[in-house]
Amino acid sequence: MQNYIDQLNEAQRAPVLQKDGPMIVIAGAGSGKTRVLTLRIAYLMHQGVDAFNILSLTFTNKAAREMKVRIAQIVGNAEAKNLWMGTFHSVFAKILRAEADKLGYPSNFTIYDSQDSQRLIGQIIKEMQLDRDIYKPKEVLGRISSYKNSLITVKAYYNNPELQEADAMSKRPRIGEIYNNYVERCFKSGAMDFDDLLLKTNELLTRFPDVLSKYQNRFKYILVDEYQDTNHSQYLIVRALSDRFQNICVVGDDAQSIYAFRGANINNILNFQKDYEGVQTYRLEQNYRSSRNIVEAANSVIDNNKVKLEKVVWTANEFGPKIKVHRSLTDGEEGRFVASTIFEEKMQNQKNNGDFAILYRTNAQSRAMEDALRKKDIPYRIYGGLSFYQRKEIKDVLCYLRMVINPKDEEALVRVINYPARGIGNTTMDKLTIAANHYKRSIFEVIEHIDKIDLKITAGTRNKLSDFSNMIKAFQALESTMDAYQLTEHIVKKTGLVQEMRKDTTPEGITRMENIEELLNGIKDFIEGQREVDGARGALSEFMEDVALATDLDKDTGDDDRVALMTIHLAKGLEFPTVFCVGMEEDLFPSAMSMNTRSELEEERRLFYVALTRAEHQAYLTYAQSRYRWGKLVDSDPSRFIEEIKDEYLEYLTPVETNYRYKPTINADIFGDVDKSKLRLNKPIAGTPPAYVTDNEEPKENRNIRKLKPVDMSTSKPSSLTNGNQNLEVGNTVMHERFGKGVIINLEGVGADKKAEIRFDVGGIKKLLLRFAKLQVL
DNA sequence: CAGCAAGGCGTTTTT
DNA sequence: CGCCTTGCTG
Repeated sequence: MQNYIDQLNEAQRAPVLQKDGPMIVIAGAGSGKTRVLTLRIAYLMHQGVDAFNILSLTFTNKAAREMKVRIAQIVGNAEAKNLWMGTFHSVFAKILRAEADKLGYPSNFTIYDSQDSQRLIGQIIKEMQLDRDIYKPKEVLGRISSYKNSLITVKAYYNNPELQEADAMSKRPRIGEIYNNYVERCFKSGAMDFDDLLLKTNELLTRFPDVLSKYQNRFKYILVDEYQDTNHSQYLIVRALSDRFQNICVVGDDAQSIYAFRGANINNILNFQKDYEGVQTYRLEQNYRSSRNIVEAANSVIDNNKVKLEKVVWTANEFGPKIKVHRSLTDGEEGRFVASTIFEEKMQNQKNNGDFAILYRTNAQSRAMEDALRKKDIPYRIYGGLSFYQRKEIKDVLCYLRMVINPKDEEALVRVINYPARGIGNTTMDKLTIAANHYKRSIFEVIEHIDKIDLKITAGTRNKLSDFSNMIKAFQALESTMDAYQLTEHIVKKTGLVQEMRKDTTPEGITRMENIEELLNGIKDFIEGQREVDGARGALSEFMEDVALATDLDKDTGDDDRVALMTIHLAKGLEFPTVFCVGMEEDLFPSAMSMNTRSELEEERRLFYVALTRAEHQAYLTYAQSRYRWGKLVDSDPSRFIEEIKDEYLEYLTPVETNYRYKPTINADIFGDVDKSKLRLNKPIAGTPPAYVTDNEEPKENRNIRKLKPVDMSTSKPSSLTNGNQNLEVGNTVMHERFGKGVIINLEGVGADKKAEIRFDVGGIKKLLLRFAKLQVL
C-alpha cells in the first residue's frame, strides 16, 4: 500500500490520506484524479473500512469496472468486489429494485430508454389529439426530463404557476397533462425512465426515513467523480446519503463541465463547502497526460471563458509537437486527410490504430470519417450514436425479453405484438389502448381478460391476441429453468424473428442477422461472467438488469486494435496519443444551437477544452470549407475556437484563409444572460473552492476576487524559477490572493521546488509552491 | 390488415 | 441524405 502512496505527488497524496470528513478535489485535466480516487478507496479499505460501506459513483460503468480491477490488484479481489461502484443510474436502479414495493413498483420494473419514452409521449400526444408540430415528442420529453431532474413532480408542477405560465407562453399549455399521462402510463407499465431512477430514489429516501437511515449507515464513505456534471436530483441523493457520516469526497473540474444541457448544475461544485462543515479543498494542477504545448494551448482556450474557477494546469512533460490545423474543401476530403494521416503515421512511426481517436461534435459527422477509413482499410470502432442495443433488430429481441420479465411493459408490447406480422394491426391496438387507459391496466392485462371486456374485436383477432399472450406466458414459464442464452435462442426461433430476417438477403439484412448472433454471443459472455458472482445463475433478469443501462462505452470489445470514433462528450475521461478534432467550423462547433447565450457558448468552449486535453502527444484540428448537411452542400467558416488558441501553439498545414465570412465580432457583452444565481460567490475563506469570476458582475463581499487576473501561462510555466518569492523568510506575514493573510512558519526545497508552509488566519496551514503562489509580503 | 410508395422533416451533446 | 410517418391499394 505504502508503495502506491509513495508514487503519488504531494497534491494527490493529501486527499488519499484524509480518511474522514467532507472534501473536494478540484482536478485539472489529466492530473491523475482516477488514481487518486482509486487509491483513496484502496487506502480506506487498507485502514479497515469495510468495502460494503463504500459507495463510489462514477461517470461510466466502464470506469467503475476499471477502478475495481485496480483496487482489486491492491487489496485483493475478494474484498474489492463488495464495493458499491457504478453510475448514479445503475447503483440506484439496484437499490430501487430492492425497495420497489415501497413505491408501488414491481422489483422487475423495466427501464425505459429515451426511444421508449419518446414513443410513449408521441402516443399520448396523438391520443390527446394535439398538434404534433407544436407538441414535438422530443421537446416535450426534454421538458419533462428537466422537471424530473429538478424534482418537479406532476403535483409540484401544478403547484407552480410560473412553470405553467412558461409552458403556456411557449404555446404548449397542455404539457402538464401530457406529463401527468406519461407518469401514469409509465407506472402502470411497471416502468421507470432514466430520470425516474434518480427522482424515485429521492422519493424513497424522503418518504421512508428508515430506508434513508439504512443506506446512510451502509454508505459510510461516499465518493463522487465528475461532480461538476451532477444535476439537482443527483445532488440531493448524495446530500441525503452522506448526511449522517459526512465522509464525502467529490472530485471534479469546472472546466470540463459539459452537461448543463441535461441539467448538470455547476452550483453543486461551487457550493459544496456550504453544504458540509469543515470541507477540505484539494487541487490537482499538474497534468501528467499531455505535452506542454497541448496543456498550454488548452489553457489559452479556456482563458476565453469568463465564468471559471481560477486554476493553473501545468505540466512537466516535454513540449511536444504543435497542434496541426488543416483545412479541406469538403467533409469528404477532411475524412481522407484524417485517414491518410493515420495511415502514414502508422507506417512511419509504428503506431497502432488504437493510438488514434477522431472526435466530433455531432454523431452525424462520423459517416464521412467512416467512409474514408474504410477505403484505406483502417479498422475503426464507432462509440455512441445509435448504440448496439438500440438497433432495430436488437431492440426487437430485447423487447421480447422485456415482455418475459415484465409483461406490463407497454413499449415492449407495442413493438413486438405484431412483429413478425401476426395480423394484429393498428385498429386493434387502438381499441386495446383505449380499454387499457380506461381500466388503468396494462395492455397485456387487457388481452388476458379480453373475453370479459366488451370490445369490438372479431373472434379471429381475439384468437390471435390470446395466441400472443400464451406465447409470452410460455416463455415466462421457461425463465426459471433456462439461462438467458438458452431462453433468448428459444425466443428468437419460436417467435419467427429469425425466419423473418432470413428472408432479407441484402447485405444490410445479413448484417442484421449477424447482429443477432452478436447479441447471443454477448449474452453467453455475460452468463459466463455471472457464474463467478455469488448466487447468480445467468438468468434473463440478471442480463436485462445489466443491459438497460449499458452503453457502447461499457461494452468491452476485447483487445482489438481500432481507431476510436466518438463525440467529444463521450471522450471525456479518455486519452489518446493522437487526437483528431474534426469539423472545427462555425455553426457546427460551436454548434449553431449553442451560440445564443454566453453560458451556452462557454459550455461549447469547455467542450473544446475537453477535446484538446484528450491528446497526449499530438492534436489535429481540421475543418472543411463546405460540408454536406441534410444532403446539401453548405458553406462554412473555420471555428472561432481555432483563433482562440495562441498562434505559437499552432502549425498550419494549409494556408490560412483570409476571406472569413464570419467576423469574430463575438462581442460577448451583448449576451446579457449570465445566470447570476450561478455566479454567487462564496466568502473567500481559505480552504474553500475559489469563487467564480465574472467581469460584469461583482458581488460586494468579494471585491478581492475581482483582482485576480487571468493567469498568463507564458510567465508562470513550471520551469520558470521564480516570481520574486524566493527571498521570503520564516516569520514573514504574507497575503495570498485566495487564502488571505497568513504567516510563514516553514520553508523547504530550493529553486522551482521551494515551498512555504503558511498558517493562514482562516483555513489553517497550507504548503504552497512558491513559483505558483502569488504572495505579497506585508 | 399488410406492404409499398411518396412526402416531410431533421442534427447538438447522453444516462 | 436517411429515417419515420402517412396514405393508398390489394
